[in-house]
Amino acid sequence: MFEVFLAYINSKTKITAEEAEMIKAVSVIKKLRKRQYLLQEGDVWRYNAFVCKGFLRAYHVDDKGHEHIMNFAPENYWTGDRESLQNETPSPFNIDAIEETHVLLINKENFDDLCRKIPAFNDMINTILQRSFIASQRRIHAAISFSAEEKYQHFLNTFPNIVNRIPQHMIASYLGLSPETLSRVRTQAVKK
Amino acid sequence: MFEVFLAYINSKTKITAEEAEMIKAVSVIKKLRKRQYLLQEGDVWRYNAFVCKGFLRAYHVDDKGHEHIMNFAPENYWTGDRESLQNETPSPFNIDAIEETHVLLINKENFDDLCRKIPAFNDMINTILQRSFIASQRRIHAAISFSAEEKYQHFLNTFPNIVNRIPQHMIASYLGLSPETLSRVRTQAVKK
DNA sequence: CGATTCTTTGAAAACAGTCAATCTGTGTGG
DNA sequence: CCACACAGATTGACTGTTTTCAAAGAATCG
Repeated sequence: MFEVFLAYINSKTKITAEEAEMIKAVSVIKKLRKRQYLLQEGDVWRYNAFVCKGFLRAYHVDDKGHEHIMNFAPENYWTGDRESLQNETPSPFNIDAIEETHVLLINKENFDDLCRKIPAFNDMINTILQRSFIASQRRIHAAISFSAEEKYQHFLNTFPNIVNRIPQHMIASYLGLSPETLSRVRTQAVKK
Repeated sequence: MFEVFLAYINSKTKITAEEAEMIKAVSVIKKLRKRQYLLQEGDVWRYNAFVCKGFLRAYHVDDKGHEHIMNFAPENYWTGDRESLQNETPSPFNIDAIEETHVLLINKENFDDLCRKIPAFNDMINTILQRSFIASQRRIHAAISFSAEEKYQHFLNTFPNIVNRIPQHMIASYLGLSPETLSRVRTQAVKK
């Protein structure tokens, strides 16, 4: 499974075989069955996590027991809770597997070490952070500007490739809609 | 006005007098009157902008003419459109002054140069990016999870110091609510 | 003071959420 | 292999929230 991560890195930047070994030395593969947790609310998140295979979701459960999905993470995506990692505070989020999943974990100390010792790796991580930020800006825009139907259309355009791997009620949760509303939005859209 | 920026940098990291000079050499101060634009929709955004004094807002105007505020930027905040800056694409956003404002601008080439030549500056910028990302995650959470009233309360908690400098209809726009709804939410909250 | 911007209020309509029931497909254990 | 359980999707009726439109009050600024 490390090869998937290596291929990802090579698609973004160039590192030496030696550097690849350094990364491999601190990488841990964790396998998750469907519905298994990677992070549970209340725990401190201590890793950087790269999804090699499968599908994860990060979400919060509110007082009423409703789930609100913060992120989806299929292969070649990162997941975790940056705030908990940074401040070493208990996370309000859960992360679990939608499909059987293989994640690559690197703990904080080792990860920061890699960033310090491998400039190309550091640059790659910063570029990813930059991109993530831009993506989150787009999502904010959608969340405050769009109607239910527009949100769904925007989601389809943004993630055309993974839509069929996600149960609809989770898409609804990601968009801040009830599952029933999303269902109705879809049937109305078909009529047009 | 450069001193404000220098004080900001010194509060985050340590740089030499020489490095401070390098930064000063590429900094341009721009003064904006109330309602004056810093960026207009359709233009490419080419700077990093630090607010020394005053108050800016970044927003999008949709087909119906409704404004949706992406960000507020008072003193010691950054503003701009990262996506436009990164990809050199026309920005869908406008940025204008809510109050008379002094912004410090550094164009992309010079800024990247500073990041390369001054490691402490580069680290500072990455830390800020990290923080911005965390803040945007929180905002996404609020946008998809909260009711109108909760959104307003959350806003008050997050920005207690600047609330009274922003017209209410702009807060509504930032939260994805109509001005009328926010007005009603407020009067109801007073009753409790 | 007059003009403009901002906020509030009211009534109606549109929109989205809730609850409950039904329908569908999938997979598991007997 | 079938029956059953279970997760997911849909539908209907209802409730509640939010928007829209229009108008009237504040507040601010030149």
